[in-house]
Amino acid sequence: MTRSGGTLGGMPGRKTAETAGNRPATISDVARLAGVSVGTVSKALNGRGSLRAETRHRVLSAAEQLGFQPNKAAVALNSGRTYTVGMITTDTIGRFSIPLMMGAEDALGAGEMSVFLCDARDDPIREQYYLRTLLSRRVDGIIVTGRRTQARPPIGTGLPIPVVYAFISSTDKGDCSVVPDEAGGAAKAIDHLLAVGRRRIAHITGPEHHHSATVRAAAAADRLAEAGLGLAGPPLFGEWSENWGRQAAKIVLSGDNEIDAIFCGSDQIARGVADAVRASGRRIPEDVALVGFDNWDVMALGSQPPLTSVDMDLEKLGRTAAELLLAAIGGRPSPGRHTNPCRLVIRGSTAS
Amino acid sequence: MTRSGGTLGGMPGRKTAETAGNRPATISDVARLAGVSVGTVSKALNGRGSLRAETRHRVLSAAEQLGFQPNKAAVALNSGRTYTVGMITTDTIGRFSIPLMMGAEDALGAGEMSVFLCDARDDPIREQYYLRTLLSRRVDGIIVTGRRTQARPPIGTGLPIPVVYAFISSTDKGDCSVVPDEAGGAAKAIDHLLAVGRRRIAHITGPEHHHSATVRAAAAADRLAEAGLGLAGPPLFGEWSENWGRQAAKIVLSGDNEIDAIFCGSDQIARGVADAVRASGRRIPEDVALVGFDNWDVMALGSQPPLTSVDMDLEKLGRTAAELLLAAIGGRPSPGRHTNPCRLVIRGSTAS
DNA sequence: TTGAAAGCGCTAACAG
DNA sequence: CTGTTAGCGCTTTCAA
Repeated sequence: MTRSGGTLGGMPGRKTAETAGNRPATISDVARLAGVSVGTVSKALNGRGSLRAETRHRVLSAAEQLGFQPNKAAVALNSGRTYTVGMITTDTIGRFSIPLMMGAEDALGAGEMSVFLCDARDDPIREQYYLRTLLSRRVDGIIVTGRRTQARPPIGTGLPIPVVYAFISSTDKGDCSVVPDEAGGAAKAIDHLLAVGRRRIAHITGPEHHHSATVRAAAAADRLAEAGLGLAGPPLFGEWSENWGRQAAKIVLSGDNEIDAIFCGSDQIARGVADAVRASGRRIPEDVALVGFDNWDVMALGSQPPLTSVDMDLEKLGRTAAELLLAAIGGRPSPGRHTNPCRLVIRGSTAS
Repeated sequence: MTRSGGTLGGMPGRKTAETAGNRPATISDVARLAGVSVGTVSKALNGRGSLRAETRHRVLSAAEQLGFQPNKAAVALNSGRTYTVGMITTDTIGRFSIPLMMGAEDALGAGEMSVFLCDARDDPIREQYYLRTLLSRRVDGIIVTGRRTQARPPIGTGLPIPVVYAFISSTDKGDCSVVPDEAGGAAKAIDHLLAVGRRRIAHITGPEHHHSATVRAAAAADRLAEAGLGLAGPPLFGEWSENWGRQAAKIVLSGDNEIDAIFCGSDQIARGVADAVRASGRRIPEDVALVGFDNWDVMALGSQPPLTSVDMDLEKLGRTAAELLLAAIGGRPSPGRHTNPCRLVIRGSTAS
């Protein structure tokens, strides 16, 4: 017992050497135990300066013995760096945010960065509240994500730290955004359907006011036009639901022109379409080939047959965003819009 | 220009008064501008001590003008409190962790707490790495979540800060855990099926080695026994997939005893079951009533008809965990296992 | 009512 | 090679 225990409450329990359940060891505890000064401890622990091997070793084992963990708040205070970033999901954490966050968290964790999670729930007030909090905590940078790809106003202007937008993008062209190449993904879907011999391709998708729906629909039509063809009928805009997929499929199938493929704006829609197609007595993919979008495993694999789908590679996108943020924090910003390619994952709904 | 700008790089852009894009304002900047001492600023900003109204006002407007945000690292350093908690998802962030995290984040945000996100991905090494990081950052407490309800070894012993387990629980009875009452949920499902007149009830669920599967199966059997009945055949253990649901349903339907209801261990399984039941020419719920578990919107609502399902109220569970953690941080710990009731959500698969 | 000064835990100069 | 000292930004006595 070299230290007086203080009066912080005496919970017994298992302890790591001197570090009882109460106060975490500080650098001067280590110094005292090793019989050196705090400066020496700092050098030993950070490998700075030049010390006798014996001293260094003595310090290290003292630190070990006390279970010493440097207080990051103190480090932050005089380095000006917190090794912390904020991640704001502007709309609720959901199916799209998760892989993004996981990718980002992964890349940042490797860079010794900790991540503050902020769920703004589509509320601009909450968003600004979180922004202030993060600035107050002096995070080194911020990642902004959302569930829609549509550009949004910047979360702040003239901020003292870099910001990277992931999946969503900023309306300010100078801001750094990482977005999926949805148009390219739609083109890949069409190319694939053409490659497996389909010519009468319909498109069923989400609401017309939804950015992704219009982008994907336009890209599909363009790609077909480049091939000297056109969509079999105008795109059917509706909801992002299985139910709409079922309804829309009925409409498409009852049309006079016999279609041989349907490209859907989402896997949920595609799944509804699949059910309706099968109910109509047609076979997938023999009579009607089907391509979805999102490659949402539970939908794509639960479907019968499993769905060919466009994967936006959200985890990679999150990782990229994190890397760009780290670079920007390091003084190497990459302003502007960065596009990530989509992958086409081929499964039973198009493979004959 | 009362301050020399420093040499931190002269990005122009919009600024908040003096606070150019570079160094955030400190308390002494405010003091200088207001013509008072830093101590006075501190008091004015925190409403401590007694100041002349005029002085207080002058300080406040100076702070406002500079866009001053107190540096939390400095506050943490001499208060010993960081107003920060860590949230460790032991297995990958997924369908179960999200509502938990959202609930917790919500409750904590209201308490002015920021949340560190740590995804340990089922890797004990990563888990310990994150634990050390969090301790080094001097978080005030930790929430541990996971995708399984089974008890797990404590994440650490003799930790200097409180830990609350959410959804999963700790094998140490003294640790604070918040778990859903899965058995109670299963009982509610059975009660409901009995109430709508079903007597020959089968059970299809996930792997036998999965804690939730066995708990729910046992509770269902118990409840039926209490009603003087039994399950129509032994529980069918398999996978948590639609595919297994389809297979198992075929087995159940081909049996000699005509069943009139199936209680499923998950909505995914229930959905597969629904497809197979309909394919067999039977009607839901007229011939066979169906209850799922999890109330996973996309599965329960995508099913035809929509599924009656047991909801574990994960968001509430996360919120409760956060509240218990806040209490523990405040010196009012609630050791032991806390159980949260499940709700039964009735939909078309049982409502005739 | 206000100011001066000490100190939270750590790092980085500068002496010795 | 090691110790001393001055801060980082803020709060909190204690004097004035």
